[in-house]
Amino acid sequence: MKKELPKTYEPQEVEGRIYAAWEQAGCFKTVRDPDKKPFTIVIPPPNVTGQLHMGHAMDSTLQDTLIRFKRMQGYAALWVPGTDHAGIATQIKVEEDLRVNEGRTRYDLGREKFLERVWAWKEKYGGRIVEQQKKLGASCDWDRARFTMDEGLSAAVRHVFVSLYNKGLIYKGSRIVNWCPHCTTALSDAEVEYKDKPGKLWHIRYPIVGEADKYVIVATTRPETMLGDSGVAVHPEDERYADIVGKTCLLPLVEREIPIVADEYVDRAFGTGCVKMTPAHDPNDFEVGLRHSLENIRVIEDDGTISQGYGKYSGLDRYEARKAILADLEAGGYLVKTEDHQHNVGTCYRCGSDVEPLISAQWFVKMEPLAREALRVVQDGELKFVPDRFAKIYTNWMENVHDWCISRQLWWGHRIPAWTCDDCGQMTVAETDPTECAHCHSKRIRQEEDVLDTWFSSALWPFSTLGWPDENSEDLKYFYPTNVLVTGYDIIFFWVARMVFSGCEHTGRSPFHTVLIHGLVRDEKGRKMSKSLGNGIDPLEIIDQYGCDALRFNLVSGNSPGNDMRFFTERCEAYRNFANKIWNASRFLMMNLTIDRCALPDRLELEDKWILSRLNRLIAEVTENMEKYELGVAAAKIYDFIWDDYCDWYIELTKSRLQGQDEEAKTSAQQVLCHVLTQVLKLLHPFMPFITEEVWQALPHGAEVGEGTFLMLQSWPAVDPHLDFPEEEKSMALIMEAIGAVRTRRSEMNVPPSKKTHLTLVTADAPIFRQGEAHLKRLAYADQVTITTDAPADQTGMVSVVTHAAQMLIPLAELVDLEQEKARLDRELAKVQKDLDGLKTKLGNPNFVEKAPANVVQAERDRQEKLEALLEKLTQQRQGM
RNA sequence: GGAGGCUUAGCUCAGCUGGUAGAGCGCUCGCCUCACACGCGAGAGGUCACAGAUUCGAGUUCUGUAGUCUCCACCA
Repeated sequence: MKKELPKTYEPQEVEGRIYAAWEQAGCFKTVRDPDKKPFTIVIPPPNVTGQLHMGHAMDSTLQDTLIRFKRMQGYAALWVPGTDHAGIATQIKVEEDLRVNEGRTRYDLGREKFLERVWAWKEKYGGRIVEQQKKLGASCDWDRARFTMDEGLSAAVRHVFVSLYNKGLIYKGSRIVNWCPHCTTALSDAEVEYKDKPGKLWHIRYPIVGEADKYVIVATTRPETMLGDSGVAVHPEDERYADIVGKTCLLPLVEREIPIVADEYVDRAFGTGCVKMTPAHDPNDFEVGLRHSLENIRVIEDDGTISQGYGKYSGLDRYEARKAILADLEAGGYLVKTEDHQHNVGTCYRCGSDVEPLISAQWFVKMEPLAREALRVVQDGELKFVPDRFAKIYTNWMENVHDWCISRQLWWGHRIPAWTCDDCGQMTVAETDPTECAHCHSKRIRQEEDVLDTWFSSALWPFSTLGWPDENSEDLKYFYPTNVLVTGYDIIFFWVARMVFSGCEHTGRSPFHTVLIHGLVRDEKGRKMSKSLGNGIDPLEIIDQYGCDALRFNLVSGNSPGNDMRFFTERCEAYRNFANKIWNASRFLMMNLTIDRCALPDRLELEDKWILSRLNRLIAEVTENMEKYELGVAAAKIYDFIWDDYCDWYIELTKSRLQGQDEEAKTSAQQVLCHVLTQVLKLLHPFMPFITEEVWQALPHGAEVGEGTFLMLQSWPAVDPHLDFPEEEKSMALIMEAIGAVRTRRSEMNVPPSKKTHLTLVTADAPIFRQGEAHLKRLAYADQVTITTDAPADQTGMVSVVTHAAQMLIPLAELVDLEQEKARLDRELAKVQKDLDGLKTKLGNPNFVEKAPANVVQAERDRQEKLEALLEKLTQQRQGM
């Protein structure tokens, strides 16, 4: 049974082998089992051609940790993987590739050829991210991997579109939308990022018609839009302008007569109190325009250039046109004043270009009816956010949501299933491609050119991946609704909110009951990791260097739900060391192992009961933390137990038995060591799947575990009520305290461990300390231990160390400076006295004794007793000097 | 303008339902002790941003202040 293992754990050698073994054995397959409860997580599908970054690594690690935990708990734990077609992002990449390598645009190829290119691109890069997820140890059921443009998922999209259209919840209309001139597509509100940019506020004079030398001055940040002005607005109660309301003014350069209207939208205090109205290029102006029947004059084209019909400005880019117009206004004497002005500009979340609001015919989802149910499920507690505060953010958004613009002027995506009839002009919307108009049966029908917003399909992800809309899908019946959704707070609006109202609307239920929100992974300076900054840390490189387990542990520990974390590579080093620690602990066990079955012995020693009792508590606490999604807390507890309790103490405590002559004691030590390690490996497995599996495979198991099985399929440890030993824990604490006191004293005197001394221990609890005699000998560096209830009369040549339960004498007095020793004792006495005084005051307070819980009061009394005992011993010692 | 987070040891952060402040890294001292120097033992270092309130008792609850970050809305 003895095995030779390398001194240092080599994750690079282990991880690939273990993952392959899991895969080969079918460990990732999740089957519907009527005897089990399902537990389902759907992965936030990464962009199909994307690369794994640290954000994915954290997201995936959290999900994998949960799913492994639940799997071990006996659930049919399903983690559905997959990828998103990522409309704009992917199309931009392929277009860029086309431009760089062939100098062509998508229009050169045409829609059909271009889409062939995108599919080819997807085939080429689509598998990359899946392979990278496997490197993270992800235990997804890969056979169920889905892609948002799969046949089934596309059918779900069509079904939803038709259903919402028929309910009147999808409509097409000319509205002012956010337009990206670079991507040449409409964007939803969520896709616009507002950024503060320095700008100018230009004051421009508009002459009033028919009144020589009279004029209004308007203030604008966007002078180029004046070409599309169709009015000027003032506040109805603004006395300065009361006389000109109803008159018209002459738009400079364009020479168009436009009305002056009064509208409450205008803020009298801002600028001059006069606002130029450009309904076709400003959402607020659009609203005012509706109220006053102002003309919508579109002057900026889809590509951001000025429309035809505006002379020399036509064809110019909007910012070039701005310069030209300002120059002409100045020359014409219309420009009154230029001020600096901090301006909040909407930008495209994909390419960063300034968004151009413009009127355009687009498709929308009517949100108000859908939002109602999405709000209710949160209010009624059917959907919970962890942490709770994100429910407010969600609710606030949902309450103020505008209609969702779902059409995109792209080619890559789900094409809108709507056909316009050339004859009757009516719309046919259908799940299967129609051959004729549903209204007049004309064959002359044309499909919409636009595709749907990427998020339209991801909104269906939790149920479309499980077979919906086929209501008879067994997977759907068994695994839906899913349990937890794990994602970053940055896509609550894009994705989570839309999944919720979609789930409610189409399946009648919230698609999950819990949303676990995590933060962003930032660099060590707290900056967002990004390509443009070049500060991204590649998770794969970290895995190569420190191992996947170390990376995973770094990502889940030391951070709490919803909060951003900074990524420090050094912490991976720390957790690599932790993996190595586990490796060496088990290596130690292997080297000492003579048993071939792991079961607890009948007779347990004091230290055995101590570690088993502590293990019991660890199991209880970790399980509770995991259930409450406190993964970081759970991880820290396991780390502390393994390193401090198991390695630093328990292994050391068993050494005298392992190396002794008593065969029974030797065997029982092995059994307990093995049992505890096995249990704790299970607790750690969800966090560090590879090393735990590797070590577990090498350990002997109980009879119930057959060959060819895996740790990842073992059951989660349960608390064993027979293994609670509070008395033994207390006894061990006394012994450990004594050991610590001796060590501290020796360390202060610079006595090396190699110098063994005779240790005399004086105590009223001699029976307890006798049980720990071997431990005292080994760990307090004694060559001989004498335990007695009576202090020796002659203590010359002795250094005395006291704890509240014992006095220890070590013959090292020659190393001690008596005066220093006195001073040290005085300091210690003062400290103990102070603590005791504080405690006496507290216990002397009748309010405390009466109102505090009994156990708290008792704990303080115990503490007082201990301190008094300690004080007495210290005082005696001081007096003897 | 509105909402929220953060402010705890030199650095980065944990700290659940209130009951004597913790980790990792860093630092100091001593050790290559037969699992591990990716290690062992010992230690230094916090009036838990500030001011009030509740309580027998507050890092932990409430109110306010300051600094900082983020999200939402958006005034041309």
